[in-house]
Amino acid sequence: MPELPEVETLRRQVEGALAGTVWERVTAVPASVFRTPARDLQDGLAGARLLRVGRRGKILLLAFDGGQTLLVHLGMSGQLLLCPPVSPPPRHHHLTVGLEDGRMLVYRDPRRFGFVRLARDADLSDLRELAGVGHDPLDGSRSWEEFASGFAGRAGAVKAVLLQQDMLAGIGNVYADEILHEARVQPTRGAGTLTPPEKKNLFHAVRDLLARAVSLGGTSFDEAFVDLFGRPGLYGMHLKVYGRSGEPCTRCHTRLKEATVGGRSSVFCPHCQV
DNA sequence: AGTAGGACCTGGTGGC
DNA sequence: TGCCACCAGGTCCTAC
Repeated sequence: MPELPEVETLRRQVEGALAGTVWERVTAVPASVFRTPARDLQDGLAGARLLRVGRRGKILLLAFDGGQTLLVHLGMSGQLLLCPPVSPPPRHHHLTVGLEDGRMLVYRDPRRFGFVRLARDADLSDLRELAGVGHDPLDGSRSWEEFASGFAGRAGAVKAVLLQQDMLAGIGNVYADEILHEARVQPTRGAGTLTPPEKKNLFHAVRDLLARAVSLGGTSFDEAFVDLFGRPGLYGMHLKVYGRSGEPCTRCHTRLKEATVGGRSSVFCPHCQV
């Protein structure tokens, strides 16, 4: 569930709150989320200083001195939490980091769809986790024509294409539905059938909607996401279709429908999305 | 080649 | 009240 806006919210917070801090007392509870053995995580991170925090799609990149980078993917239930000193670690914690000032950084992921990997900077370009990450929608250097060319030859539903991380990185099920509603395109439409004006609308909807969601700290649905300080994102109250099947469309008041597209539940307006 | 669908995992929910 | 089947999601893997 954490998608680009939620991960970007965390990136800014982690960098703002923790850049320059030394990670002491690193404890890794062995779990399937670790793609680096727990012992190697502990040995590699203990005493390291966090320099900066980047993002590729939904993956956080925590760069440390000593030439190492920690990759963190939140899957659908992952959280990074900054806890006060001497508080007990929350349930389902996998990685806990004692900081210099006594606070504790916790990575937890109840459903374990996320992953954590520690890599040498020199090896980053070879990692399979990063190989399939495409263009970042918030990077303004791309024209709508370049965006549109990515749809050429794609035979699947337009929503399935939006979810493919190798083309456009960071969009998940929630924002895909919201973007398609804003662009007035049905999720089941074949990607190759979109007209140039529709692709232009979609391009702007992707950028505008994700930027708005970032500015509100992302979306917290069923409390699946909270930020570094345990607070929910505020974009949830602006959702137009996700989680609203059967309710009236905010634009034309037609009852919203639900369908399965690309194996994912999808909500859309059968009237004003064509 | 490109697409579709299942597996992974577990908390929450709805039905009996 | 208690139990169980089922659903949600992102990504990887396998099957067409």
